[in-house]
Amino acid sequence: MANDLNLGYNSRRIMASIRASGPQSRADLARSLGVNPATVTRLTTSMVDGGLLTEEADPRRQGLKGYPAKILKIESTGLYSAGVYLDPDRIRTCVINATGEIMANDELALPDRSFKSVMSAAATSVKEQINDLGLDQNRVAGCGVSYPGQYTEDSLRVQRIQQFKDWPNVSIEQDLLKPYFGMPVKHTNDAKAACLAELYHGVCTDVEDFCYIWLSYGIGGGAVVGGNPHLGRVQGAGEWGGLFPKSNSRPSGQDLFDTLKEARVPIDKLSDIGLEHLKMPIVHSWRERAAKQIQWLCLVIARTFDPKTIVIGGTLHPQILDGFVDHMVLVSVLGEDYQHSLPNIVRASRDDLPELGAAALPIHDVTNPTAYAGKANKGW
Amino acid sequence: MANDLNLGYNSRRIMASIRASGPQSRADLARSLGVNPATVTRLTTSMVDGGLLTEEADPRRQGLKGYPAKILKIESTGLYSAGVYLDPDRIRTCVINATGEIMANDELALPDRSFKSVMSAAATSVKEQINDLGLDQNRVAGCGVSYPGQYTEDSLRVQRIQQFKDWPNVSIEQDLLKPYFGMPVKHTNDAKAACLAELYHGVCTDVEDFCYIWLSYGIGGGAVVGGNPHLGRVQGAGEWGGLFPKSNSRPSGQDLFDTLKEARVPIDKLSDIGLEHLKMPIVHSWRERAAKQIQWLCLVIARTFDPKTIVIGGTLHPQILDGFVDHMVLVSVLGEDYQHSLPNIVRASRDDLPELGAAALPIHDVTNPTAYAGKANKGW
DNA sequence: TTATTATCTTGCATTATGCAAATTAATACT
DNA sequence: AGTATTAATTTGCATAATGCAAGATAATAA
Repeated sequence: MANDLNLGYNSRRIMASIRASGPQSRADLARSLGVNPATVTRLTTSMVDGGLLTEEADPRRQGLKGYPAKILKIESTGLYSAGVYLDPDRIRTCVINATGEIMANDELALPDRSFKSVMSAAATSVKEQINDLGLDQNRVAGCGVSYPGQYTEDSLRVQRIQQFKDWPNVSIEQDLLKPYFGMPVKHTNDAKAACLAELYHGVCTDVEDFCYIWLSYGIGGGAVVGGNPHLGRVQGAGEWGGLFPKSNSRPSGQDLFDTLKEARVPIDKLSDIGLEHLKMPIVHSWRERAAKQIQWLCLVIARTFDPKTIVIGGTLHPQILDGFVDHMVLVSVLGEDYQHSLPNIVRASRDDLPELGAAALPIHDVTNPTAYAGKANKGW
Repeated sequence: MANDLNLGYNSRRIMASIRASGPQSRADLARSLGVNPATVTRLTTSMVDGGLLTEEADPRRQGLKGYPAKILKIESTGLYSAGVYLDPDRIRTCVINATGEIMANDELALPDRSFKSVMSAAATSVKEQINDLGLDQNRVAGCGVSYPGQYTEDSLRVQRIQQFKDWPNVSIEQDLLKPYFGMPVKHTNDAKAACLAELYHGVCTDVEDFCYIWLSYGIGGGAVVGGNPHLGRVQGAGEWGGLFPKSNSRPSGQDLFDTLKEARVPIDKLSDIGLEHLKMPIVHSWRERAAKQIQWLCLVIARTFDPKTIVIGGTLHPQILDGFVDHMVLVSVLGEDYQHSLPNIVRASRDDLPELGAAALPIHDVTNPTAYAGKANKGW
């Protein structure tokens, strides 16, 4: 249960700095974090001994004077985490290592829709993988669970997702999940999990402030402020979908699906959409219209969060998502009064695997400085 | 220059807790901050000795068993700060104490529009007030400067404000202001200053996440995330004005002003609008339309930041601002897909005095935990 | 071979904190 | 009135994280 692993504030800052800026020498860390080199030495030797970091020669410092720096990088085997994604009609699980590589994964059919069955199945799968990999349970930070869905206001329960229909007492405030998994469990929706995956293992590892636009059947998303997921009052931050009333056409997968259905195109689910559909005029015009809506959303995001980067991802066909990004780069202006250059608008590093983001949740908890619950000194 | 005042992390947490939750006993502080009572004792005696806090009997604990708690409150004379507001055609300055009371203020005509003249005049006024009040310079946290305007992207200079036209080299990254004031200087625009004033001395002292809608000639605003102003990539966070293209009608003072002008109502500036104008049909319909636009903006804010509170303030006529809040309470729904109760939508505590918010900037710097630059320990 | 340089490490002092016991000042009970 | 109970606060002592300064190390430069 990773109980041994209790990183102090500055150790977490070291982890975050290496994750964000890449492998660094102790001297670099001391300079960038503003702490004494001696402190970095002590903390990092601890972390190297603990298996969280490894040391290697610095290739960049060839031919320079002075003691050759040894650079520190994150040791992939130092920490593991499990992730569960409750897809609308199956369960996907995985185990990742500290560098975000997927060590094992699995896909299960839903046994039935009860909380108990779903969680038991997921937990069994996860425990099996941990066992098969022969992992020390102490190295497993925990398990993250993600699902498509938003939150109700009343005691912040999950709403609008099939599996959760009969979960009337699953308040996110209580911890009903831990008993199933026997390790710390965190959960969030698919969009916010995907967002976290980009922060930890994707295109935003070095970005303090970014927003994620998640396009699946619905429209979701998330925001990272100061290196931390910003959730909001009712976990509704970054739920951009609400900006496109459902009664109108909107840039969502469901909307595209409905459009195709109306044109009598024989598809059953979003993933049925293939290259042959993308060429159809009806899809073409849908994409053009949706791209303009995404452009407008980017303007809204720029005017509210003013992030450094906006990431576009989801389970829509990759070429459609690519097209949205291309459109943004092409228009090169967000709106008539927007005087700045565009924020960095990029494609997500991966569109599937919300379980990867789920797995990042426990790692965030044990390695992120802002998640540190301890105390501080110095400064009088 | 308040160089002595270097509060540690937990001392800052104590300041923040008292500011947010009001006067508290040491035991309460220990419980809510999760630190040992002994630690609170030591830190607070230090702070009481240093004049930052005072102790008094707790009236609420009458009749209860046990050692009677002494409650700690912020000592108004413990800390001072200066604020400057560069109104489009005058300079307003003030000195506030630790509880946000205005100890002195002044209003100057602009000598001329050069950077040097404006800053010299402002600094002289501020220094004079500090002198006249007989304040110990060590108790003055610094000086904050605010102004109506946004930022350019190129090296983050100030744009779109008369006084700044000839300030081509005033990058906010450099510190060109300190020499004039002889103390730490911070600056920001009027909207974000007003936002900070609400956090420190207004209606959001106990709100971690809120957004501010500032309605003056233009539309500005700000966002506080986790008790900290969120600025964004180009200081553009919360610049809602960009969501209402200037070519269309928009809920800004300039728009109302133009509307009245077009109807040949003889006014020269925003503050000329009085009760007699509010009754006019043309103003009535403007208000109705603008209220709907504000409602939409609140939906956008709810879907992006999902804050606990949205504050509406500015230099528009108070009754117009009141009307916007009333409208929101009345409609009791933000948009068709918004399933939650409204965030708390409230009027700003004061609409004038962006110099008050400016003055809060240096106080934030020396008392806020998140602004603490020191190191941390504990936790292995 | 020696000087220079930058990184890293070690010994020692300092500081912030936690823990546990002691102190204090109130009410409750007999 | 006197004792017990209670909760806040304080004090003594141990511990943990850090900074500082001096030293060790391993490279290049002269």
